[in-house]
Amino acid sequence: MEEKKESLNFIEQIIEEDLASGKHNGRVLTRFPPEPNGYLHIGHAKAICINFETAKKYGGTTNLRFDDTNPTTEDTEYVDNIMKDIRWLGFDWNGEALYASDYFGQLYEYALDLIRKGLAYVDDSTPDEIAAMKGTPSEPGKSSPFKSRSVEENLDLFIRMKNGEFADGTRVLRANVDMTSPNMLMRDPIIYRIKKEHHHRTGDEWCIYPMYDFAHGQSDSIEGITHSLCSLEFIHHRPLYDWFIEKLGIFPSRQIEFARMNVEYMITSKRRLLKLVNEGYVSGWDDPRMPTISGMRRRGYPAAAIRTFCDKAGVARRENTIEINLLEACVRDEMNRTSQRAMVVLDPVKLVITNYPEFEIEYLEAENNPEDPDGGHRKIAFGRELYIEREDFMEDAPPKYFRMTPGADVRLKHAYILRCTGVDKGSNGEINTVYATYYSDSRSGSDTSGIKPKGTLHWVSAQDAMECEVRLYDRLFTVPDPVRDEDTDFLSFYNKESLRTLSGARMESGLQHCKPGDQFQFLRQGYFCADPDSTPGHLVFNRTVGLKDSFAKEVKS
RNA sequence: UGACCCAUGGUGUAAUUGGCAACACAGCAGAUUUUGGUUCUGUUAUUUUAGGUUCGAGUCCUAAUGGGUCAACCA
Repeated sequence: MEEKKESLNFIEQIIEEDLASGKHNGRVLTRFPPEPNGYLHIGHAKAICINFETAKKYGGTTNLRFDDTNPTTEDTEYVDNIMKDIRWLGFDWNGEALYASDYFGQLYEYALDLIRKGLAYVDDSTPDEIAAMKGTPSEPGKSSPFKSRSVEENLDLFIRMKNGEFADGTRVLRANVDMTSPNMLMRDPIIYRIKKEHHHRTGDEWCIYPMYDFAHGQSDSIEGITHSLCSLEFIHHRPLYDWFIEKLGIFPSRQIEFARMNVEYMITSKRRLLKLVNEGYVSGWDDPRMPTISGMRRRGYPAAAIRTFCDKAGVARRENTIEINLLEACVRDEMNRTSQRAMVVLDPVKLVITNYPEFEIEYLEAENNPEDPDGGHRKIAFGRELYIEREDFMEDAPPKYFRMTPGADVRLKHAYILRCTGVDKGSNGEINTVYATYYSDSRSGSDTSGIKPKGTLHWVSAQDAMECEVRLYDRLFTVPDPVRDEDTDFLSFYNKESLRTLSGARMESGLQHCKPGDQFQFLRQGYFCADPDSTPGHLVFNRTVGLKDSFAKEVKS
């Protein structure tokens, strides 16, 4: 094998340097730390891939840790969905899922330690006062009058905070760092607050809860996380992250920040996604148009395609917006290899083959997947009356139209070559029936006709085919970046045609036994998957993504 | 009027760490094709600017410009 010069992303470079220097004895442990207060989306998928795949590459593992330090917003309901989504994406964490709340006791001890070292104090100021004393990014803050309390008084007050002697919001514990720091986060950040609320795991055991900065890094440290990979927005937290580790003298996890991934036509703001759901722009968090993992799953995006997409998007530290067509290319590439072919006519028009025996039915052999030699074959019914796609007939066709048009030859996939002989139109000009004759010696597999038509159409037997519902999904927004302008409501870019429902589609009858989640390529149409809304008598298919269509492109120009 | 991060084809990411700027997707042109799909071939297009160090700079230094981030008892 040729020696391949594999290029490393900057995180891998750091890890390889650590490996080379013998840091942590070559151990690599990462973590994925979701807050259980919402659904995972494409941005999380990226973070999941980076954390799990990076660790795996270096023989390490990844912890799943729920960052559940705010009882007001968090709930067990989200925990289960998050675990389901991560597993579906194809990743498995180290042992049981972990929780920051498991460390509340230890975190409390750390706080006591800081107080004893004179590095934390109880502040009785109101939230407004604390905010006012914080200063601004360009002006230094001012010290709280409570900053100089004695260790004994701080200890006493903090223990009483913990014992529930004070009302919510009346006191906080702050780290004693530097009110003049240009980094706002170093200006004596609040590390504990009083919240007499029920926690989804610890119940009513605690009435004080640590803030993110006093929970995340310490949790990393407790678990022995070697590389704590997070997005760029936490970069200003790193000095604090390191400060706590140093002052507490605990295991030195290292925080490394990467740029989060943005994708055209997708938004990831929890607030905005919630608005789409609550105001009925989509059917729910798993609407196939949503950028949530559950939405993409229902849409039919294969997990492997999402993983490939995240890999191909790369990892760096600059702002980025990935083109949606990269995602679609990954989805097509995966589904082309894996999905069974089927013939479904989305917008049917009747076709009668006038020289074909009236009551005859032939069963023709069709390959299930030309990309898969072991994919096998199936039989499909053929007869005198068929349905073809309405847009596959044109009475007055331009020269490069290779489909059904009077006087022209065209191949029916897996079947015969036809010559279009005429058309029957209603009074309004609508096409009712297309007429053709067939060449009996042109049957697929035993074609001796010598005719080479330019076009091949998909079709279904009028007698054998069954009705189904097809949902055509398109981008949720009319512009690639609907949130670029703060002054314009992103909903003004909502794509009203992002869902088109077709109720009269006709599918080859073999499809009737498919189960929700089954994926197909509908010949010449695109990739589809059976939706959970399907019932035995009424199948519903979602269009995952269309086929590349160079004809449509040509027509447009 | 502060601090921090970032700047390479249309998009994204590389460049063996100072030595001929490449890969993927997109685009364009062609070949193949019983899916206007797939596959294959070819092709267009790239280092923000100005200085400096150096035999040599995408890479190092300085500045400018542009973009991003930071003032929740959220994470």
